[in-house]
Parts: sequence; structure tokens; C-alpha cells
Amino acid sequence: MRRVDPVKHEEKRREILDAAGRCFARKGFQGATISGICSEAKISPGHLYHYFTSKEEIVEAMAAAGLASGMELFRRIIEGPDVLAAFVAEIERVKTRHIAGQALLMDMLAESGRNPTMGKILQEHSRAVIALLAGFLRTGQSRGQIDPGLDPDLAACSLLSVFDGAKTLAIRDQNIDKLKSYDVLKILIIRFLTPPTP
Amino acid sequence: MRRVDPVKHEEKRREILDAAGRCFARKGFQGATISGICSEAKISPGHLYHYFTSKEEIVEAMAAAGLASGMELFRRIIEGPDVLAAFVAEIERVKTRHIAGQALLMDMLAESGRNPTMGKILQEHSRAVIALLAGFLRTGQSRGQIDPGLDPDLAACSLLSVFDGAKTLAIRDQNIDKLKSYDVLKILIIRFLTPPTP
Amino acid sequence: MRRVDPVKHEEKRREILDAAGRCFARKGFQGATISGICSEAKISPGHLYHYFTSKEEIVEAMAAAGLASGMELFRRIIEGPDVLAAFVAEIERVKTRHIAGQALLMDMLAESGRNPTMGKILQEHSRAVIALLAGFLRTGQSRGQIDPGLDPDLAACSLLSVFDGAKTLAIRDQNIDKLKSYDVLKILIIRFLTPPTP
Amino acid sequence: MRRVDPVKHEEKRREILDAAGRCFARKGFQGATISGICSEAKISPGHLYHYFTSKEEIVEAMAAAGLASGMELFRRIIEGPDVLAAFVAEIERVKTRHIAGQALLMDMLAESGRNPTMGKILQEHSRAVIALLAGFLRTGQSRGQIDPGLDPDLAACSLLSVFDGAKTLAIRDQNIDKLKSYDVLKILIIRFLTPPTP
DNA sequence: TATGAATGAGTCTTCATTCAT
DNA sequence: CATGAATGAAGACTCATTCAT
Repeated sequence: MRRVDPVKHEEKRREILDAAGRCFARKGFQGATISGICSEAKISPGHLYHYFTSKEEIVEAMAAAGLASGMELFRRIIEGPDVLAAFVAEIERVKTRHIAGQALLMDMLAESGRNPTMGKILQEHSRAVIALLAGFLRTGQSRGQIDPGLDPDLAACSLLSVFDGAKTLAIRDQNIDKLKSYDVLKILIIRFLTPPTP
Repeated sequence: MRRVDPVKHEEKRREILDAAGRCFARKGFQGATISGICSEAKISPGHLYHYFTSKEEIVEAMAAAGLASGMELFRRIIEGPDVLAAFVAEIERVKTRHIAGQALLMDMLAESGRNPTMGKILQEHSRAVIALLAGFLRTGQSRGQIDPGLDPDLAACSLLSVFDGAKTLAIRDQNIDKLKSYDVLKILIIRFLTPPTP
Repeated sequence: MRRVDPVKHEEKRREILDAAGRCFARKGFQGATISGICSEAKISPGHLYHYFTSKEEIVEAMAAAGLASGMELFRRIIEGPDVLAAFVAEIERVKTRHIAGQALLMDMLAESGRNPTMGKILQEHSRAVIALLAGFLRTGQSRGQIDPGLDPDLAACSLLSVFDGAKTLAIRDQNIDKLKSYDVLKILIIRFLTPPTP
Repeated sequence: MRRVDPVKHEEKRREILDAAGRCFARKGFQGATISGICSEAKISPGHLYHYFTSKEEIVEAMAAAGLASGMELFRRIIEGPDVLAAFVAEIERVKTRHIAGQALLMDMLAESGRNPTMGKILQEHSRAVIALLAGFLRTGQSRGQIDPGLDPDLAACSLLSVFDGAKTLAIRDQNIDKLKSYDVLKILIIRFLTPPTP
């Protein structure tokens, strides 16, 4: 008789969050509507509120989930024996991604400037990414692939900036052949991190 | 009967755009309201429509004006005998600016990902900035301050990315002492652009 | 296949009605929600509809039950050798009751002004209470405690008015020291009912 | 050019409040809808919010206005050389009034039990009415029409109770010939207030 | 040029009720 | 008997835009 099934509940939440993610990518956080999300998720508006108490909660949950899955992807790409090559690979990935995804990050950044909750989510994620990067940098330093004179934490911040900048570049320069610009960005990373020749 | 004084008309438009800019920085493009802009500009909603035909037009005009004035500022900072030092100075400027301003750029980037008109505005501006930067790079190369091996146009793209990244960093890392991270960012620029020692 | 145990069924109905009564007292008929009642009664919304076909039915059943149990209480208080003293005791009881209970009666009165079904329920109850009061008045008259010149039925109406008025007074004058006002109300009753001195 | 006209603004507010009053009388505070009020007032929902910031504000303003105008009526009826006769006249008035008006008061009483703002409005009004009544009682006492042994303030509370009770009686006993019950209520008042014969 | 009254479509959210299990 | 997922029709409120003056 009993069938509480928290697994299914969580699954449905995830489905809704996915649908919301698609809507947000298309219209932005403010532009996307509950009824749009419901259509996308194929549920009724009333039902959505069994899983989330407000649009804000959806936005925040979606942002957190999106950032987390983004970081997971990031981690997988970055992992590898050659730290420097890994960073270059990440730039390569940005080059080939769809713009909507980047726009969503821009929305989060914009929203963070006004909404403290979103600010906190983004900040936490940023700290985690920076820590991840710093770890890799330290590994690279120990292997002699990275300039040991750089502070790993601060260099990680700079690297994150560069990755962000690669994303804004994709938006700014939509049509133009970005292939080459990205190559130069890779050079930038290499010059930044490579240990100085004695 | 009435003759429109085009100068005054233009002046009023500018005033409204300024007010709109402040509202957009506070609330975002979608979050800001016409009536909020009217309050800020101290005019009535009806009157606003003598100067602009829609909110969209205001958003676009404001974006264009904002980017233009941003570029003007940028140009002034960048101008100087030492090209490399100029770029470093721009990073310094980002460090001390208020976040709301950065958020506005993020809004434009986000919006550009969806709204083609905004995309075009941003793209045009980006091209102009890149051209400006490329010019400076060329000058620097001729003076021996910049690595002559770099393609000036592509390096300009990379530089713009880094400047954007500096802005996202300000948002991502609101409380943390960003002074030092920005110093490393300056090092990054220097290493990227400095001519190789023979 | 299942045989409904009518006793248990009735018991559950009563439980739900009790829960509903608490909700209604807190939020009013319109303000209380089915899901609130379900939480209070610790059953699921679906299950509630095995016992009642609609919210309206709950409201009406609850009103009827509430009025009936109120009258039972009333009867017990009123019963006694000294009829006059009994009425005074009822005033005393109102004085010490919680306001939420009074508000529920007000809700019924308000609802009766619009909803004929509720009107009928209240009217029937009123008639019963009036009959009860009239009986007591007659007894009192026969004992010489009540002015024999008063028509028992009409005086009962007046008495009921006074009891209602005592309840509205409790709401109107929430904080103020109502002890004394209630004493005067008792005097009012005594003066109204006491046989004239020859 | 300027035409701010706060008079018209106030007039419109009054119109809306009147419309709201009719809706509330028909459906109750919670049952009445903004769109219903708009239809009744012949304005659009958007426009209503130029005059009131929320439904709650309308409810409260309407309650305050309704009580105030009710008290004005009350004052006019009560004024007269014979204080006792005036109170009896008030009972007479209740007898002939439409039930919807009474239901509205019941709604206010019910709402006061839960909503503190409404509670305050009602309480203030009650205090004013009681003060008014107490004044009349004092006058009556000085003229020898009212028992000088009664505390005017407390007796005023009792009188207000009786007036309220007269209203609940009208609701409880809708169809029945209430003429006679009201006569007995008048007797009750007379017996309560008349000075004792020596 | 300037106002602010007025509109109505659209937004988020709630809630009584039904249904599959 | 019992659950809670699911629906969809409102409800309050917002806001870009228009219009009479």
C-alpha cells in the first residue's frame, strides 16, 4: 500500500530541473516562465509546486546543479598526466560548445550581482573550482610542468578568469572564425604557466 | 505648430538612457521596469514614449551608449607610451569598480546569447574594442614592447577575454581579498605579451 | 469484497470533523484548506474524499456538529435549580473562552447571510437553542424566578441575542479588562428577567 | 498642463471602496475577488492597483470606512432628547435592515479574531462607539432617564453587545416574524437602563 | 511637451478535486 | 482502506503600453 518512493521524487525533481535548464538557456532566468518550464517538463503548473516551492527555488537548484555538473565535466577534462595540456584542452572544449550554455553562466554572473543567494551559490562553486585548479597546479609544479614561482591559489583564480573570458569571447564573436583566437588563448595559458627557462 | 528642438530632444534621450542605465545595473534588463526608469529620470511613463518607442529600444540604445562610453574610458586608460603598462592599468581599474557595472555587462552578454539585436550591438562593439587593442599592440610591437611574434588581432581577442575574465572574477569572488589575484592577472598579461628574451 | 465497518467509518468522520474544526477556528471557512485539514487529521487528501464529497460538505457537517456540541455544553451549564443563576453562569463561561471559538461562530453567522444551506443549519440550531431556553424560562416562571409577564419564546430570543453579544464583545474588546463589562451584562440579564416587585 | 487633482483620486478611491463593499457583502472578504470588485467598479484590475496596493488594503480601508459610516448613522439615530427612546430606535433600525450588511459586520468580527490589523480597526471603532454610547448614558443619567447607579462605560459595553446581538438575531431567525422578538429586546433595554423606582 | 489615468495580457502561485496504484 | 501524484481553473498582482487632456 505504501509507496512513498523518494527515489522517484528525486528523479522527477531532476527532470523538472533539466527542463528548467533548457528554458533558462533559451530565455534567461527572468524571461523563462513557470508555465514554459511546465510545458517543457510536460507537467501541470500545480504539480510543479509539489517539487519546488517557488520559481526562485528552481532557479537556485538549477544553478547549483548546472554548476556542479559543469564542474564534473571540467574535472574529467582536466585530469591527465600533462597539466598544461589539460588546461589547453579545456579551452578547446569551450570553443566547440553551444552558446546558450555560456549565456546561462552569464545570467548567473549577472544575477549574482543582485541576488545574494545566487551570489552565494556561485561563490561556493567558484571556490571549489579554484581549489580544484590549484590542486592541479600544485601537481604540475611538483612535476616541473608549471612555474613553481606562481602561487597556486592565485594562479588558479587567473586561470578561471581566462576560462570565463574564453566563454565571453564565444558570445562576443559569434560568427567570426574563432578557431584562431582560441589558439592564441592557449598560447597565453602556456606562457603564463610554463616554468621559466634558466 | 511646435517645433522640436533636436538638441534638447537628444539631451533628454541621454538623460533617460542614463536613468535606465542605473536601473538596469540595479535590477537587470528584465527586472527593471519602465515606471522605475521614469521615476529615476523624473518623467511620466507617457512622456517616455515620446523619446523611445518601446522598452526594447531603451535597452538597446542604453546598451550601445553604455558600451560606447565604456570604450571611451577604456581608450583613455590605455593610451600611454608604455603599452604593456596600459593594459596592466586597465586590470587595476576593474579591480576598483563597483560590481553593479560588471553585472550590467554580464546581462548584455547573456542577452546577446538570445537576442540577435543585442548580439549585433555587442559584436560591433567587440570588433571596435578589438581593433583598438590591436592597434595598440601593433604600436607596442613597433616599439619593441610587445612580442612581434603575436598576431595583433588574435592577441587582442585574447586580451579582451582576459579583461572580461577580470570582471567575472570580481563577481565570483566578491568578499575575498582580490588584490592579489589581480596582481597575478597582471603577471599573466605581461608574460603573454612580453617579447621573448633571446 | 471489503465490508465497511460503519462504526469505524463514523469515528473517522468525527476525527476529520474535529481536525477541520481546529483549522476553521484558526483560518476561517474560506481560509482553511483541504490539505491543512488533512495534515491536522493525519490523513491523505485522497483519503479524505472517502468520507466527504466536498469541502462544502465538511464545512456544513462541521458547523452542524460544532453547533450541536456547543449546545450540549450550553445545556449542561444552564441546568440547575436557579434558572437566573444559570444564565449568569453562561455569561461567565463566554468570558473565559478562547477567541478563536467565538470567531468560528462569527464565520457561521457571516456565511449564513450568503449560503442558504449554512443558513438553514444555523436556523435549525437557533430554533433548538431558543426552545431550550424557552423551556428553562417557563420552568423559572413556574418557580417564580422569572417574570411571568415575559413571553418565554420571545424572551429566549432576546437572551440568545445577549449571549451572542457577549461573544462579539469578547472580540471587540480583546485586551481591555472585560471582567467588569461582563458583570454589567449579568446585571442586564437579571434586570430583564427578574419578576417585578409588587 | 498639470492636473494632479487629488480630489478626483480620492473620489475614485471611494467609488472602488463602495464597489468592494457590495462585493464583500455578497461574498465575504475572502470570497470576494479583485476581478469581481473591478467589474463592480467598472475598472480594469491593473487600474485598481493605482489606488490600492493590495487586496488587504482594500479590505481594511473598506472595513474602516464601513464602520465609520455605520457609526455616523448610529449617531444620528441616537441623538434625541429621550436617550432611552433613542436606543430603542436603534433596535428598530436593525430590524429593518438588509441581512447582507449584518453579515459584513460578522465577517469583520470573524476576521478580527485572526488578522491583527482588522482587530485593531474594529477595536478602535468599538472604543469610539462605546465612548459615544457612554456619553449618551451620562446625559441620560443627568436627566434622570437612566439609572445613575450604572457605570456609563460598562453599561455602554453591554448596550453595544445588545445591539450586536440584535444583528445576530436577524441572521439566526431570517424568515420568522422578528417583529415581536425585537419588541422584547426593547423591553430588555428599558429594564436594564430605567432608574429604579423608589 | 507633459501628465497620469487606464488597459489587459501575462506572471507566479494556490487549492479543491481526481486517479492510478 | 489508503496514498500522494497529478490536474487545471482561478486568484492576486505586475507591467509595457496607450490615450485623453
